[in-house]
Amino acid sequence: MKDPQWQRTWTVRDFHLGMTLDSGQAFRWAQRDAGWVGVVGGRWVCLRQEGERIVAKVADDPGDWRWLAEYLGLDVEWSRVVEAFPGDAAMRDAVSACRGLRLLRQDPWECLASFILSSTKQIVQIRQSVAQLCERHGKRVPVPPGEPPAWTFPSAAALARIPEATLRACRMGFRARYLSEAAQRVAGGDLDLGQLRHLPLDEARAALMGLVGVGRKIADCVLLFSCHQPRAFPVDVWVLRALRDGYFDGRPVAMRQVEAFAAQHFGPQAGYAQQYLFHAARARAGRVASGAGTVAD
DNA sequence: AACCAGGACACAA
DNA sequence: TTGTGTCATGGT
Repeated sequence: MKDPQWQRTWTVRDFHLGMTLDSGQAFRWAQRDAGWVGVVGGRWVCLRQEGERIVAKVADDPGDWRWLAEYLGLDVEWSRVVEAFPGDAAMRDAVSACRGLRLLRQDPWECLASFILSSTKQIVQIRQSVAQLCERHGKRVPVPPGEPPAWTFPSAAALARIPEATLRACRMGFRARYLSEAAQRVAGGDLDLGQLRHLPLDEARAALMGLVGVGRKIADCVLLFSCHQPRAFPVDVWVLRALRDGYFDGRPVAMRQVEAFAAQHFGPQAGYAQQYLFHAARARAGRVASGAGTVAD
């Protein structure tokens, strides 16, 4: 039934697959009995965790699997990341609540487009909008027999050709213009997303913020989740609350003030720290489907 | 049924 | 520089 050639197992430590895939950094993973199903690098993938092992199945020749190891960040040592965190109480609480939470290394265009769609939307709704965009404008990818169909995330070139009104129909409202213009600038070579990882953080951030509809928060999401910028620190309402409660004694704080504090307090792994604070805050509020999978440690 | 969401922007003071 | 209204939509 299963071709072992198209299956691969890695041994991991401190890796919580379910929490990672469902933590609001990527929007295409669906949990099924067999595991988490998504599309990475144009391939259908099913991931599941069994203790200290992650098992991946694909529907087509996977080549050397490096594309998936890179996506999952399997080369990252969690203990090294956590060592770099400040030792304050809020940070310790977040780490113990989110053991095994990782950052993915996503495709920059998919990440940018997804977060353009994210503004003032709940994570559930972002997933729906992205799913519809892929279903209507992506390309079908091979899936194993009996599996529901799957699509690639539509390329910038593909989206640049689609009328704004057509995009708008994918539940994206006023964000359709932002997505359309970003697609045109990326497809036209005006903005080279692949180069952002080689620029200093502030320059890469400024380049992204040159896009209409991309401010500081969305820019930092893209930089952190897809451009290897570990100090990027996106501040949404959840992180704002977490910082206010954990570091400002619950007093209201301005966004500028929070950003300045974060830049000097959280160190070289600030982006990872941010993801822990974000997820812990959402978990406390009951916004996270807990119990998905187990932690390997 | 209000309320809110991994915001950004134009505009006012 | 900081504050407020607007955009659009559907889940909870």
